[in-house]
Amino acid sequence: MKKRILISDIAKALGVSVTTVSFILNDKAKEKRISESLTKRVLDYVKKVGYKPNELAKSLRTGKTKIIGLIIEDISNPFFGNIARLIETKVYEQGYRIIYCSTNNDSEKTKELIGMFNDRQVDGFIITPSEGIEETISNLLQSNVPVVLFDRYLPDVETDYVIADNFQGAFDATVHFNEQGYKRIGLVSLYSDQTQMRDRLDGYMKGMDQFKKQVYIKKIQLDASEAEAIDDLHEFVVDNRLDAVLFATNYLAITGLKSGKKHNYKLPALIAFDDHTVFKLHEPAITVVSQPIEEIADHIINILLLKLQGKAKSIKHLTLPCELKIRESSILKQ
Amino acid sequence: MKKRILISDIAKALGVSVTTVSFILNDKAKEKRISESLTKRVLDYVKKVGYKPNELAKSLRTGKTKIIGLIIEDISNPFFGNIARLIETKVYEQGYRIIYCSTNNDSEKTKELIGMFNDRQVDGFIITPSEGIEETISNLLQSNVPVVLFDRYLPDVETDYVIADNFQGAFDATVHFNEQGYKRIGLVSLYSDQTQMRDRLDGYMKGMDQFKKQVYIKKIQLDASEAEAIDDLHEFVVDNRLDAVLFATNYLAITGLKSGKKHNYKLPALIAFDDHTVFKLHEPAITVVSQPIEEIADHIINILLLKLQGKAKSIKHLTLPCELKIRESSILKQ
DNA sequence: ATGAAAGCGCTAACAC
DNA sequence: GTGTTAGCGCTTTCAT
Repeated sequence: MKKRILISDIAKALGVSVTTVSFILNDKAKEKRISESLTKRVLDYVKKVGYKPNELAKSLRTGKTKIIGLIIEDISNPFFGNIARLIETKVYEQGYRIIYCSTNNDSEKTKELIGMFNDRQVDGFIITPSEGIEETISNLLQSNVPVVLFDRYLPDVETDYVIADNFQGAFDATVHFNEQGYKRIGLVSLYSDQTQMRDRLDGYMKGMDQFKKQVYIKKIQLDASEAEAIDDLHEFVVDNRLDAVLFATNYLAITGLKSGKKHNYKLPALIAFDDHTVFKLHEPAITVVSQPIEEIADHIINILLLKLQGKAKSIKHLTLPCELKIRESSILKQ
Repeated sequence: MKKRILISDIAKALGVSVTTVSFILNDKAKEKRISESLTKRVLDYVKKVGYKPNELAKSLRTGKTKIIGLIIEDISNPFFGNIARLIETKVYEQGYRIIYCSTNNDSEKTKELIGMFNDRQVDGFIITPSEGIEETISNLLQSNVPVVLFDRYLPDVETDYVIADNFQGAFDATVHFNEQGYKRIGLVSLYSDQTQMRDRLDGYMKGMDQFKKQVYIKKIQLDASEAEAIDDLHEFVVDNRLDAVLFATNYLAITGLKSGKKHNYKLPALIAFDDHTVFKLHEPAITVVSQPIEEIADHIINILLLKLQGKAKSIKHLTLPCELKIRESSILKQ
């Protein structure tokens, strides 16, 4: 059981005061005009004995933890996983650390997680908001805690957010289907009023309207079992004799693929929102509406860091363009 | 800017001392024989004003953070992601929280993360050790910090671990290939001395020896680019005219599938270690050696909780059986 | 049964 | 330039 070395131990050993050591350790040696020789002596000693400050005590004193709470829908979804990874590395360079948790889009769990992170005094939040947490977020903002939302936003809460242009993404996909000559084009989405879902729906509608086509829309319950969803999708495609389907999320599309496999029917042309390994490997490879993950992560961090430094002048609403990555699944075979 | 309410505010408002409030809040009312009426009065008031203790101060005082550090190879790999999720929920019920980070099997990063978590005073660690961190782990153990390793272990460090029976898993897969009548069965693994890789290799060897078959082994560099690996695998399969391949990890198998797609050659029969959505959806569906994820998570937590409570009597080495989930990719077509 | 006060390890205002 | 010390919010010993 190695005993942890304290700042007072260092002060004692070197015959100086804790203040001096503290100043030196916090890069205030210059500012406080502490002699270079002493500075060096302290730093050398610190390195030699491997002193590590107690971050808890530091945080308690300064009120800053240098930790950012990342609250996302589902860490095992590669879309979120990748953004989390990017955020983690970028923020690391700035001396911040990330703690993250998945909400599974459950608003109770989200509220609880926000509360828990707040208890742990995180310096700021990055959140994919689930529905019904407007008040929780407002409280955060009132307490002056920096918050950046992403992937979706809360129309009734005035806060910064970074999202993809979901409307345009869905619109482009729908137009692409139409241009390929598909006749009966459906959309699979969720029973959810979240903005990203609403915008994707709107984009699809607009695209269909433009070609004066009838829309076919299937919404899945957020809490439906996968087995149910698989059967529902089969029915949706077959009953409506669809020749093309746009899926509003990557996991819906995966469910669609499973449905094809289970019920052994010929899948229509497909486009999915958000890329996934499965889509690249699938035979045929699946066309996707891909969000600019790296840019999203960059913007989230930039905004948050500004807020953490108190330098944010105004509230930022960023909408970044999506890219339609055309692969085999949406090309009409003659 | 809502002001945070403190324990002293409560004491003042109710005309009692902070000690009393603290006792009540920490479920010591009975023990300290505080009157039921007062207890109730305090609890009601606490609820009314929504008091939340400052966890930092608490931790500083008690030396316990109720946080467990989970350090795993790659959070975006569903095998690890799922275990993380299970551990998170199970530990949550016990009042512990998890903070996690990915090492990407980089030993420097692992060491740094362990150090960082230690600075933040996590109460215990759950780690998939990368190579070369024996000393770091030993230091942890010397400082009496509870540590449980999983997925692999460090032969030179005497600590608890929970792993799958990798030898048996690989052996069963190899036997299955042989029984199906495959002639030229290869193994794709990594240049890594980690125990799980070594055991899978041994299991394959043993299985091949039993049938007196020649082994074909391809090892990929840990840091090889995916593009290189794709080409290497193509070469390996084609040059050796393999009709069956066992992949030592799920991502190696995915690379194998990509290789088939890129080079457009007929894939041999396949078995992968650790399941993945891709494998279920693939045409043909891919046979896997599946680890008992839930049991692994359970055992990790049980051991860790015992250690956290100081009740661990002895060091536990647990090896749980793998299951061969036979799907289409390993069935010999006549 | 309840309260006063020390102290966890650190930072920083203030004193010299 | 450097040291003394209060205090961040909490738990817990000791006293009453």
